[in-house]
Amino acid sequence: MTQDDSHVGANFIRNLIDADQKSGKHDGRVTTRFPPEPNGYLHIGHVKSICLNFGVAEHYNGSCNLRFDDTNPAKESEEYVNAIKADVKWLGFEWDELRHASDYFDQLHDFAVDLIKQGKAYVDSSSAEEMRQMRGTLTEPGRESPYRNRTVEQNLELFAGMKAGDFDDGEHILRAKIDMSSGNINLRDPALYRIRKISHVRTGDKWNIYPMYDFTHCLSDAIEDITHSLCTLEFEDHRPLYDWVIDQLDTPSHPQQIEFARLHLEYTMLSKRRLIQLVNDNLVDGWDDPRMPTILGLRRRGYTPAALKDFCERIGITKNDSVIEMAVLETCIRDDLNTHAERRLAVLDPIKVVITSLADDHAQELTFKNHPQDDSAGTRPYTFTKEVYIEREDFAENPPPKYQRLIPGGEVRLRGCYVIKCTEVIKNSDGDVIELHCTHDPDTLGKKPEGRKVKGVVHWVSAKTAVPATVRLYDQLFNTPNPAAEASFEAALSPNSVTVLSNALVEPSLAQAPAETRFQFERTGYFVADRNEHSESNPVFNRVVTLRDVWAK
RNA sequence: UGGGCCGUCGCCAAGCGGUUAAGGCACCGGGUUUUGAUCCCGGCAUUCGGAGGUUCGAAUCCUCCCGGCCCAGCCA
Repeated sequence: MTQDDSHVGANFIRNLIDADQKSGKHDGRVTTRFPPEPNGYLHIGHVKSICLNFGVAEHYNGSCNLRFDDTNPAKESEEYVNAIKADVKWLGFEWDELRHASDYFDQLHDFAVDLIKQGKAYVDSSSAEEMRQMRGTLTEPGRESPYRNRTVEQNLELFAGMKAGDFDDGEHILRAKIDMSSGNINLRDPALYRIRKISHVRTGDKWNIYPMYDFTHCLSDAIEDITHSLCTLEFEDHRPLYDWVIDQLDTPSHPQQIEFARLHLEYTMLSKRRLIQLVNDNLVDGWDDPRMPTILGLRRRGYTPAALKDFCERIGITKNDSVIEMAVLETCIRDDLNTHAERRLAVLDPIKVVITSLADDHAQELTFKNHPQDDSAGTRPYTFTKEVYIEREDFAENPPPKYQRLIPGGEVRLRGCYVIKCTEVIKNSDGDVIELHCTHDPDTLGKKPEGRKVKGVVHWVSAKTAVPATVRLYDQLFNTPNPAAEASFEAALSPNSVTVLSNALVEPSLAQAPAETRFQFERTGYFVADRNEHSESNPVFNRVVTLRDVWAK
């Protein structure tokens, strides 16, 4: 491919920036920021925003800051700050500068005083309830507060009192003086500063007042010289306010706010509130539960940064309120792991097979390729012995139509080994199959059998060398494409979102693998050694995703 | 019924007045294969929410209509 690939990853925002570049706006500089509020863990919706912001900066050789929007000390904590930093790093992005909205509290305060002096902000002493009453409705204009025409001096004095801690929470509030009859409710004298007598993670007890988002975000962007402030669609209505604030004040720059659609993914839930509920109500095992759509959960599930970035690339950036099918995400991780994960053999639900044609002490060293298409992945030794285990579902006494596996009297190939024939089915007193007796065809190692076709291939482990392991199979957390639309989201929880197999048998190299190593267990799916629980003495694997399975359909 | 935004294949998404309306996912064939995987090859919108209009020419411009999303926190 020698062609121009500047169009890949193109979207309406990039088109817009291209136009800016052409017109020389910002002198061609591009600076973005990813601005999470540290009040929860990041999820795949944030990944979209992270990839966009860092991706755009990278594309134009610009920079991207990580900025914590920490203006509400009641909800924020250091725990979240650290988790967010770790998540962004894990995704492979490096921020240009690490900032906090709280870094600007002094400047923000001065800007507020400036606004008051200009007669464009006033202290309102109405209660929250009164303010709500006077705000009007979607179809009726609001009414002006009786405090709206306080003098500059009164406002300055009151605001200073708020700052000094002379008043209690809710007694006064600083509001912008814009237009109580605006069709855009955000312009009906929005709150700028509220009294909150609680300490802040970073500024401690210095402040008794904290700035609101609408006042903070635009000014923080301006202070950091952000060129393109990318945010989600629900802030479209706030853009006139974003511009208003900056227009009234003497700021270093006037960034452009551009909105794009949030991510919606089928069979999951990306609302922070709901996610917190899942954790708090113990409906999942914490923020890093492999079923969670959090970055931590996806990571523990076995997703890779590359797959998540590929996903963001594939879904695009638009203003369409779209819903992505899970298949897209799954395809991304399969693609990545198909090319990068080594193959291994693991029997999840074992049934014993005795090769009666072999000597009791038979131990034959075979060599298996670690990757069928990539020789650089090397090989590993594999031992064939008289007793092996195969998957219980790879044997059927009464096979369904087109079944290609082992049946009584039938033949199947042991992966990388010989073709075996089932000669006897051993059952217990309940009639359950507990063991199979087979003979092997010594002429089929690395060769097709003569005079007949054996289509089935099954994976196996040697009874002598296999290691017991715990394997967890995951499925969608919810049983409906749009759980958020359900009356009770607990009712939408799938009862079978996790299956723990504690009798699995895996090849020895798997137990020795470091945590977070990903493999393809041939024929069963992609798995990852659990980040928290896996060890050589207690191997634990999570299924990332199944293999594509045409037959299952 | 106020304000803002969105509607191109089952799901995403290019397209920006002249293209046979990209591409991906999904799906449906067929080939290779010691993973029912991978890989390969082929199929998959005479039509762009609808109706009018402008134009030699419209998914792209205009008008009206229909459908969907967001906004009434001293949250972000």
